[in-house]
Amino acid sequence: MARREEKVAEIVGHAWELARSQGFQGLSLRALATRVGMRQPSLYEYFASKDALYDAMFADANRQLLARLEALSLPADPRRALKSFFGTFTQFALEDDVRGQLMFLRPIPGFVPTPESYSWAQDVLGRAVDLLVAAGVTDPGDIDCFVAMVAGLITAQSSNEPGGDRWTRHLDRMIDLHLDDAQPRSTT
Amino acid sequence: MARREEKVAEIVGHAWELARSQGFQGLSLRALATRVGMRQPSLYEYFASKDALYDAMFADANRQLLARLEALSLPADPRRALKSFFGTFTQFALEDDVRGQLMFLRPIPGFVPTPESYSWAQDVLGRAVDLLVAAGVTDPGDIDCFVAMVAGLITAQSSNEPGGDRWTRHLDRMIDLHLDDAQPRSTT
DNA sequence: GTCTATACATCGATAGAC
DNA sequence: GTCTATCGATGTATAGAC
Repeated sequence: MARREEKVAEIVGHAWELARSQGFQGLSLRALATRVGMRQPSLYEYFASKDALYDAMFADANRQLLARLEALSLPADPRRALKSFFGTFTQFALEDDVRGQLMFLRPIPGFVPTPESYSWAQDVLGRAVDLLVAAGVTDPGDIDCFVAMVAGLITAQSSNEPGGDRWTRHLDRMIDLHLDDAQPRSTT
Repeated sequence: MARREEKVAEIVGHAWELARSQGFQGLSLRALATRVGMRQPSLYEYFASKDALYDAMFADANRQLLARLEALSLPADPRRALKSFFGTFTQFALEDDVRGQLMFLRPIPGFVPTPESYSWAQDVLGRAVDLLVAAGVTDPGDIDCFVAMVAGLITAQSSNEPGGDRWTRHLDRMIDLHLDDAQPRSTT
């Protein structure tokens, strides 16, 4: 019976709406229950704790991102593929503030994703690493720097000028910069 | 009479200790008052609200950083000066988790520094920009990318491997990469 | 300037009837 | 599975005696 899963998905959807309008701070079980149309204790029928709700949201966000990335038809050229992949990644991270925060920062004190939920995030990272290797970035240090660079642009954009492109417009140029830098060392 | 300032500084010091051991979440006025040796309502003699306490901590952290940076005797060579400056900056940001979070992230929902406190942070950024310009990085976009790169390394290090150097060890190399990239365009 | 006492709100979570 | 009722804790902030 999928009735339960549907209800869980519905609750998570309302939780996102609430978090978007009030922040994670305003995401109380009472407010959530009211929005869903039930009483606060009834939520415990679907989530054993508030952290379990957060965990479901975290997994949901990462599944969304994975679906978005899998829907891409990547160019054969590794460099263009990387730009498409991380361009989509960046757009996804920035188009929804609270979702991006939950995925990439730690906006909720004390909450740590379960390994099950975190595996979705690792899946995304794995695809990124595959593309980087295909583009000639094989050194682990170079991969770390590349990922940190993208995260740096996203974080700066999100916290200083949400909705703008002051930082993200440099993404392709920064990708080229990192690829050119890593290339000589990998092709020996 | 500086009695009052001394007491304020003492309270802020205890607040840092408490935040370090319990996180910002555990920084309650009750716990802080207990640690200081007074009752919770007495704190209102020194801070009009809890946000005022946060603001004092924010200003304190930025003043600490500014003092650390001003104590540096920077090399004459702009490139070496940049590495010294941002190396110190990075070390400062990472040597105290909660302090770095308060300065560079938004760990406290709803708290926004007052303009007076924020001016200290702008002072730090101003010095960084001066050094970048002296090193030939004059394009605002290049400056944005450079700052985002440093922040990206710090954030990755802090959130994935606090205490280590998996990301920060690439700082000098990344600085060279960005400087070499910006140079041709600035010297025409 | 520090205290006691307390107001007042909000929260997550549980017990138990239905 | 949903409800009412409530527990127990925490939080900021204020009133007023001393």
